[in-house]
Amino acid sequence: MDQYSSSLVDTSLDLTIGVTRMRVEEDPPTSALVEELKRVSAENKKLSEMLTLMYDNYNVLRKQLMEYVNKSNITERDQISPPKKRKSPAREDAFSSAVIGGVSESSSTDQDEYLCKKQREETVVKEKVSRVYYKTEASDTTLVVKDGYQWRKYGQKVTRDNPSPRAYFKCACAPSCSVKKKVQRSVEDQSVLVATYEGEHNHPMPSQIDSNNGLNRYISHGGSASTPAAANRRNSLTEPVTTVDLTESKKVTSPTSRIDFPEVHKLLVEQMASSLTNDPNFTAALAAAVTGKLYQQNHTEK
DNA sequence: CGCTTTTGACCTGCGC
DNA sequence: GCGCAGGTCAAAAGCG
Repeated sequence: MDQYSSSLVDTSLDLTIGVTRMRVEEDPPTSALVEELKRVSAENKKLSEMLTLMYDNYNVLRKQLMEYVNKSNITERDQISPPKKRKSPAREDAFSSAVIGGVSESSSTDQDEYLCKKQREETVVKEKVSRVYYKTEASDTTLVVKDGYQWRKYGQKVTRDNPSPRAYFKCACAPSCSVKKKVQRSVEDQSVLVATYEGEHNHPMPSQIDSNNGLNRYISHGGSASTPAAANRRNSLTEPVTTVDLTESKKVTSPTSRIDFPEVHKLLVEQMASSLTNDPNFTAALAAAVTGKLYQQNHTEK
């Protein structure tokens, strides 16, 4: 596949050679030693296959991420927002219009006052809007999403385009936090909850343990697809939505507890560490996580 | 008893 | 200006 896959092969070869060299330098091998060698070789081969499999999955996910980033960059510049029945454009596309800097979009002097007002609103509203899909049990009728934050429900409404009620939540972790969340079941798949987050939390997550608690999670940003399947379908047309199904990783059976050779373990860790650190997206995510952790520690110490 | 959830009323913005 | 639909408020109900 690429450099990583080839290096994995090298890993297994190096280990085999190391063992063989031991065999040559020592006294005539006993049958136990030969058996040990066979066992180690077999295990080494097995580990190599596991590593290759893991890396294939990693590359698939990486490729999906790169495609998503590329599409987001393109659509943020070029996307013409589809006609929506309601809402002003400033609010409707606050995220992307903030990137564009909507001032130059209109040159009408008659509307200067109106536009200035809109722009002021825009800077206040300039909130990050993200959409997260949560796979739940079909029998689960609640609109509760365990995302690690505490939410206070302040309203529920049945909307026109979806028979399922939409629940409105405000962040209850901090009084100053104005993040809102809308949760509604997907029209096409009732087992999928669509959570729309508006704004960004100005406080650390109160519970990182409960996040992703037993839920299969789909992630997308800035789009308006209603289900992962619909997102993928629409994605090919107009919408910049990419879904990531993290349940796919469950197919990889790589119990690290079974890796009992320190060299292999070390090499595995080094391989994964180097490949991950070479990925700028991972580096950014790691930096964000570390920053958040430090921030949390500082607050608990006070 | 206090907190959370529910739910009908009200507000606001947009299209006609 | 009116009607519609989404969003918010706040009193009532529910719950531990």
